[in-house]
Amino acid sequence: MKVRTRFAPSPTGYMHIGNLRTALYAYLFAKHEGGDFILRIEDTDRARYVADAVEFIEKTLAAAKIIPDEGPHHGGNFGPYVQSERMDIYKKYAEQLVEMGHAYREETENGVAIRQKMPKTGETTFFDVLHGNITIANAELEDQVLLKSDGMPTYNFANVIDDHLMEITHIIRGAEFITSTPKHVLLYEFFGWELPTFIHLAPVMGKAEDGTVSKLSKRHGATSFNDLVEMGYLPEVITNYVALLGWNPKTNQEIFSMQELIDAFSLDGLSKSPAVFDYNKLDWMSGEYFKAMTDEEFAAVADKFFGELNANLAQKKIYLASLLKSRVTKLSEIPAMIKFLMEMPPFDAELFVNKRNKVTVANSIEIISPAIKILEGVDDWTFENLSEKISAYIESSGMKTGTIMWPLRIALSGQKITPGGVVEILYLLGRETALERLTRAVGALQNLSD
RNA sequence: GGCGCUAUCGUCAAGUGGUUAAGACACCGCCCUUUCACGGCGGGUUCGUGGGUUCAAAUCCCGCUAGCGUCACCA
Repeated sequence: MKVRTRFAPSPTGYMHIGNLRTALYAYLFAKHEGGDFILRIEDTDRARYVADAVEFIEKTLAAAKIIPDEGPHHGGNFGPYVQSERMDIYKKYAEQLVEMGHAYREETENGVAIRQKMPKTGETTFFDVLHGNITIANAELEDQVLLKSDGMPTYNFANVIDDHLMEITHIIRGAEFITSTPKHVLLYEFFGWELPTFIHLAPVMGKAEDGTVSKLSKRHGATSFNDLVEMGYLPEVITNYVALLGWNPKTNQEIFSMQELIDAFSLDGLSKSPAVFDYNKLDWMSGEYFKAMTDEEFAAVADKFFGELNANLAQKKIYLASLLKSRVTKLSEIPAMIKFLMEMPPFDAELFVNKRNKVTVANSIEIISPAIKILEGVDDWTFENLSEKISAYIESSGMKTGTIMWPLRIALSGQKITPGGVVEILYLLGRETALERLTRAVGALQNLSD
């Protein structure tokens, strides 16, 4: 039988990382098995409906490269794929249950609801791939509502009807559904339907500043796929990282393309215990992706984080990208990293003083001044020429490289840390700006010592 | 509270009766170095707890504890 899995979100306009992971695993499993992945919208709660949420979900899945074979806008022979468009189907089955004596009508002030009649004794057992057999006493089960008084089905009813009708073979969903699964199983039994295979995933947790761990939520920072994209993590990094949060390939490989994930995915690599979302590891992985990119590729994804570049920098984008790509863990760090190129930070004499490199305010002047003379002689402002002149200067000065470079970097950038060394910054700034900054620094230092 | 699920370094985790208990991130130290980064080397009382079973337990069983989930006309 062909494997068919589904992702069945409610249209809330928000794609939580945990939901994304559930969708990913359902997709990976289906694709690994050569099966189908179905997107179904569970919009039976009219109070929670969010406009355009379906499009939002579809866009998010597309960005994550999780591509449904069937869905509201993906075609398929088992539609409609939106539950609010299937009301007559649920009504039919609910009434069938009433006739069979497994459900009953209930009059309320808002109308008529239909409730499932639970056995009072005995227990219900179902098999879960991760957890094995799970048994719950029927006495724990309430007579749950199947059809609400507004005619809409509840989740517990609709998902059973749809999973059966859509021929879903493997139900991959969050562990929060474990205790309601016996109700579903009873429904399958009432109808005489074959049971699908259940796989209940452990939740994704977040760690708060006080060290406590709880289900990933807003207080842990970004919690949705889209938040992370906005922070400058590549969609493929997010899926790669999330795939490994609760699943392991049994090898030491950590960087996976979507195709590699599909090839490697297996249910027995899934963890039963909750996993804590770790930004450190995400950052590391993100950096690995950037380092693996060409300068051009990095420049393309980084482009919108460059902001308004002046004419000089705009033509050096690729070069700038080459310096940045090995130092960035998420693209949103870029503006702060390159700001000094556009605008010199306020003068701070303290920065010139560096014990390790034996640099003081006084010798800074003596180091920078000759450099200005030398650089003024460079007409063809290329990286090679600049590198050659600076090297020659260091050699003739008899001083250590660090001693020369330190004050130059501070004078050029106003900061201790820069993307790239002095020569790189010299080149990026361009002749005019570089000389102007050096000259101005010497002036400021002299004022200080006078 | 009842019921259910879970429990290996700070985090992700391998491990399925006999291992020096992998690997990765993070952290710390050292080296390299033109800062940062990169790279290299090294480091850390890790199997929640108490009982069993066994020649032998991180691995199997039971209790306890803790965390999480669930008890809706939400999904």
